[in-house]
Amino acid sequence: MTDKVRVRFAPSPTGYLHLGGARTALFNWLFARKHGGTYILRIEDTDQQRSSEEMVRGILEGLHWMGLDADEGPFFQSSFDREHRAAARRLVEEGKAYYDFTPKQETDDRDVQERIVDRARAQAGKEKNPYRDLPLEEALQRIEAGHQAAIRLKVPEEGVSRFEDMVFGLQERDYCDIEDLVLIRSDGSPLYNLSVVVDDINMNISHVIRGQDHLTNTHKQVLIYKALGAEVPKFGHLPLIMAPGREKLSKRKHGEVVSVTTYRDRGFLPDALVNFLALLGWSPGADQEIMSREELIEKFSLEAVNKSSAIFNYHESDPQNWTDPKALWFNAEYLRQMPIEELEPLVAEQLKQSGLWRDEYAGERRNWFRETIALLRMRYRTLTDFATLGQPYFSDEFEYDPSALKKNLKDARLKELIPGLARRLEDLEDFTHDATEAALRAFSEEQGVKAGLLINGARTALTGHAVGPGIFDIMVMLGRERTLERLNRATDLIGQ
RNA sequence: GCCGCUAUGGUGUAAGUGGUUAACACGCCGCCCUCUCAAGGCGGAGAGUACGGGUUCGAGUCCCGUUAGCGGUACCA
Repeated sequence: MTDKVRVRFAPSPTGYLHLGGARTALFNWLFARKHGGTYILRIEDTDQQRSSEEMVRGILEGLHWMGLDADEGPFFQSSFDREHRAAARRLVEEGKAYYDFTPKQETDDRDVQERIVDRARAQAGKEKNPYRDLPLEEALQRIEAGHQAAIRLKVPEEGVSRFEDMVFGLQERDYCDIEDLVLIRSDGSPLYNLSVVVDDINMNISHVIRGQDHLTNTHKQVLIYKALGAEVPKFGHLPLIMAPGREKLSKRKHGEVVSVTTYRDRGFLPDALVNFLALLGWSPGADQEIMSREELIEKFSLEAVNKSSAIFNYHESDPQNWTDPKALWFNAEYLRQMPIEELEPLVAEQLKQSGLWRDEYAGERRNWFRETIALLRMRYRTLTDFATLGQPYFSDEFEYDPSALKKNLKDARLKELIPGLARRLEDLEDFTHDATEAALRAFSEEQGVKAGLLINGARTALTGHAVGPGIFDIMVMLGRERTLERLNRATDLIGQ
């Protein structure tokens, strides 16, 4: 018995780490940090059929990327198999559980839900299990004789189960609504409810923070704790995260948009995702939304977690908003506000991945590299934008956006004006923001055209885009040589 | 079917123990800035708090019912 906070995140490796799991991990982590406790990772791999090592790796990777590495673990539930069986055996010996010789029901191919409903209807009269009161000696004889039996917990026949949930408050459930649950299958393998409880006891878990999908089954687990004579931990259940339309957010149906690794691969900053996730189902109660980890830790409390499920609002049909717009906003905000020195290596990594990196960006052109990042980040939302939208700034090879050409380089006058502008720029003494601006404006005045015609034309000629940073910033950034080269190169594109 | 949980604008959330025209953020629209796009500034539309009953001088806030969604109900986790 300790006062020390010990929490755990216990994913089952039957799929990748999804946003719901990530948030559960995050809340456990925040709670542990807040109370100076320990955050443990336990992989619940008892379903050997559906679990895979690859999934374990994915989960570990995702958690690491989010900065949620465990203080202890990862432990693997399957390695505690002996403890689980021993616990069940003890309960049988103490008369708190019993052998059930009822033959295992054939698993038919009907939908699980259907089967459950049918079974419930059939049991409406609910006689109690005939083996519940079979004397232990007799049961053991049968086992000896080679009969197979599952082990079920004896649930009290009357009364109500109660526990105080830190999020949902007082929970009550009649014992008569809980059937004697199976602890050990007739093949000897332990079942989930038993395994978690035994593990949580052995790991000295003080607070169980997990998804709301476990809320009603918690009564069963409390029963197991008590039967085992262990102290019951505190529980805090988290509202579920739903897909638009209030349907369950599932890996199967919603695909990669719910996978944490997708966010890493598509250029999210871990802190931004963490900040977004923290506010899904929790609020510090004030207006502040952008919060560092330290602030999150300081302000976090389970009691402030709300009870209704949150909708993760992504739009499948809109590639611009492939995930929740607010998540993208958070990311853009972090991109803009973070210290440039921290952003620099991340952008470098992006460029390396897409073959745009040059060693000089870390050497003689380091200042240039930083300034360029500073210029671009104001209008980007993800790290990957630096390698896609940013290509013209880091490489001489880039594509001209057809609609940009049409919009900014269709005026035939530009055929003369752009090369003319190039000549003016060539003659400049200093190739600075102000000097290039003065030159361009003087030139446009002389030619009797609006500066905007030259400016927008130049932007498309220089970057292939219709939108982007201020034109004189672009020129200075590219430098005189490349500016002239690109302006001249673009003349062929004018007209059409 | 049975048991349980939840219900504030499109989305995420606020609104200590019931007390003024329900607040903030994202998104959307408009204006300003301006060479475009962002960023920034300003403004706007959008909920009368799922619905119906109560209790109360007064309810988003308490009670009951209904509905909907979700969860559980399995020798799944």
